[in-house]
This record gives sequence, C-alpha cells and structure tokens, in this order.
Amino acid sequence: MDNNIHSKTHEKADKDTENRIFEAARKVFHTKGLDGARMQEIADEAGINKAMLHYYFRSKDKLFGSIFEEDFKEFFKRLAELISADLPLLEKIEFFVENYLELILQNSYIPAFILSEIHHNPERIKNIFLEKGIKAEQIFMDDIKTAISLGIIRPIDPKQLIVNIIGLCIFPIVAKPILCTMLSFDEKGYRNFIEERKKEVARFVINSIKIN
Amino acid sequence: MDNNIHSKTHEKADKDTENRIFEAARKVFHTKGLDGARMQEIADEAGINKAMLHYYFRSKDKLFGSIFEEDFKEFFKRLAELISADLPLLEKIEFFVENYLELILQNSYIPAFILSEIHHNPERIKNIFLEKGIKAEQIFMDDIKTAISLGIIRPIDPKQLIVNIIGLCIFPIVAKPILCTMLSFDEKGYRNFIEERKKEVARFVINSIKIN
DNA sequence: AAACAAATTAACTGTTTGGTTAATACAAAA
DNA sequence: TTTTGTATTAACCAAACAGTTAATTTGTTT
Repeated sequence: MDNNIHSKTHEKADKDTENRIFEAARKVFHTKGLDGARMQEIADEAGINKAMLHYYFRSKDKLFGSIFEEDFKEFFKRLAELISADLPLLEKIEFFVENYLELILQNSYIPAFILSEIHHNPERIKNIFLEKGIKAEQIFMDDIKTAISLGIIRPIDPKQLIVNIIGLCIFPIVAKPILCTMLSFDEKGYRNFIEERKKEVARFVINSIKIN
Repeated sequence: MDNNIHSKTHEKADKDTENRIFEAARKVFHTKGLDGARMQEIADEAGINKAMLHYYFRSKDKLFGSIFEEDFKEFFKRLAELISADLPLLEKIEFFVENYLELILQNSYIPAFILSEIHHNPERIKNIFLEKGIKAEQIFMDDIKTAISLGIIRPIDPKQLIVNIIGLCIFPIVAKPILCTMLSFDEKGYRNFIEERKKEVARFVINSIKIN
C-alpha cells in the first residue's frame, strides 16, 4: 500500500517548478516550523531563485498555509478512511492501529508539525473545514455504541475510547526523542518498539473493553 | 573593603528583575516558541528595558535554554515523584493518572512547548541530564515486572505499558484544539472531558492488564 | 557628601529577513 | 522572424531583529 501522504498530489514534483517549491517548502516547514523556516532556505532546497516563491505563492504565510492545509486535510482523510473500514468493531480496532501506526511512521514529521503549529496558532484550525472528518468519527462512535448495547464491549464513552486509541498511536511518534532518551532506545530499538506497538496497542485496547 | 560579603549591592532588586524577566520570557516562549518569540515582547511583558534581558541572560538562546532546562527538569521531576509513590501497582496507576493529569492541566502549555521545541531541535535534549529520571522509571518498570510474575497483571512489556499510560494522559492535552474541533467541545465540555479522564484512563489501563 | 559600583535606559548598529523590481531568458504564436 | 506573454534571475529595499553602547540613575560604602 502507498502510505506516503505526498505521493498522490505532487508526484511530478521534479518537473514542475511550483511543485518543486511546494515540496521544498514542505520539507523545511516540517522540520523548522513556520517561524523557524527561511524563504531563502526553501529556495535553495528547491534549487531556484527566491523570487519564484513569491511569484507562485505570494507570501510566506500563504505558502505555509497551503502546505499546512493540505497536510492537515490529507492526514485526517487517511484517518477517516481507516476509521470507516467495514469491519466488526474489535477487528476494526486491530486494522486501524496497525495501519494508522504505519501511516504515521511513514510520515513521521506530520503529527509533531501539526501539533506544534496549532499550539502556536490555534486559530489556524478554524480556517480548515473537513468534509468527511466529522462523518467518519460519527460512524465510529456509533459502532462503539452498538457494540456496547450488544454486550460486545463494556460501557465506555465513545469519545474517550477514540481519544485513547489515537493517543496510543500518535504519542510515541511525537515524543520519539524523549522516549529514546528515557528508555535508552537507539534508532533500531525505537523502530522495533513501534513495530511491536502495532499489535500491542490493539491488544491493550481490546483487553480493556472486550466482554468475554 | 570586604568585597566578598557586599559584592552584590543590589541583591534584592537583582533577583526581582531577573525573576520578572524569567517569568515574562517563560510566558512568551511557551506560547510563541523560541523562533516566534521576540526579545522586545519579553521586555514589554516584564515591563523593563530590552537591554536588561542581555544584561542578565546574555543572549536569546541562553535565556531560552535556561527556561527550557528548568521546565524540562521540573516536569520530569514531578513525573518521577508520582511514579515513585509507595503503592501497589494498580493503586499507583490510579494515583499517577489522577495526579499527572491534574499536573499537566495546571501547566497546560508545558507538554506542547517541550514537544514542539524538541521537534525543532532534538539535540537540545542531550544537553540536559536527569538525575532521578532514569532511576524512577526503572523502579516503575520493576514494579510492573513483579506484578506480572505475581500474576496480578498479564504479561506486557513494561516500556509499552509506561508509554501507554503517559500517552493517554498527555495526548488529549497536547491535541486540545484538534479535539475541541473534531469532537465539538467548548471550553467547558473539554474541561469536563479531561476531568472524566482522571478516572477513565486508570480504569481503561487496569481493565486491560489486571488478572481477576 | 563624596566616591563608587551596580542597575537601568534611550539610542544606536549591523545583520537578517520577507518581499519587490527591473531587466532578461524562453517558448509559442503570428 | 518578429511578437508576445510567461518564467526566471540578480540586485535591491525597507522593516524587523538580536545585540551593543554610552550615558544616567540608584543605592551603598566610606
């Protein structure tokens, strides 16, 4: 499966100047953030004159905004897709955790990028409307309610459960440098730790909610 | 002339100004981040001349560094204290979740601040050594191993369990603006959601690992 | 009160930054 | 080939910025 978020929308990056800029800007913004990024660095990364950034995107803010919006939407679109899989709840949780963790792992800068930028400017989230987002979460919450009423899982606030599942996936990715320090992981050890989480998180969640 | 004793003639004013700067800088850095913060804004916040920032802290980087280090150490010192409570494992988990969530709630900018800055400069973590940190986690991991061998909880990698517990606490705080948007929380609804987590997370974890 | 040292400020400096501009290269249409 | 509109560049600009300095205030010592 192609889990790289950027491959669809800008696959011909090499040929098109606008896309070269876009990808270069994405790379720089992801690591440095809006405030830490420099237009000159983006231009250098794209191998192009700095004036072209303004020619195509007018301002730093506009360039950042278009990247942030695409990343945000794409990231939650993928989440919505996984969450909408047509599976019984417990299998869906296994399916979701495995694929969501893999998605994050292959786009490891995205979660910290989004959280960091929203932390510095929470207003930005309001400028983005999500078509499918709300619908998909509602479906999942209904799944949970149904499973509760059928006696498949114990009673639990569906919102709490969703936040639990997503938090268990995202946190260890966002906190990677801290985990590596505190738990003495090298790159390989960390990778292995996350790999094991693909099964462990689902097991952890299902153990908690399943009624035998 | 007794230089030693009376060398700091304006000691009281010193400390006061220095602390005013420190707290003002903390406030600005927490919300804007290192790159987004402005020395002039910190000076204004402290109600003093900008030159004083350099008089007391030499540079923006030094000022930021001292704040980041103190916040980081303090935050993990608190975590270590909670994690070292002398309680049976399952009670310790309840105790930890309740108090850790309250701690984060009362310092709600800290987690996103730390994660964001480490994301932009992972090297910074290496400049901070934590005396108690490693020891406290080891104690908790030993607690877990013991509980497993005593048949109190099911077998689980202690590291996975620790990351689960901490992630379940921190994630909903760090992702607050996203949760409020996606789950339609207003300020009160969010507050209530977190308040319920103080019990729900412990229940969730214990349900998952406890052997009846 | 005089001398001294530390604290504080207004004004300044050199550099970096996002953004502009005017001139040019390029490619397709005429 | 000439024209025409777009793409691209080097050079430039004004604002913002971290950091400095020289002068002044403030408090302490003698």
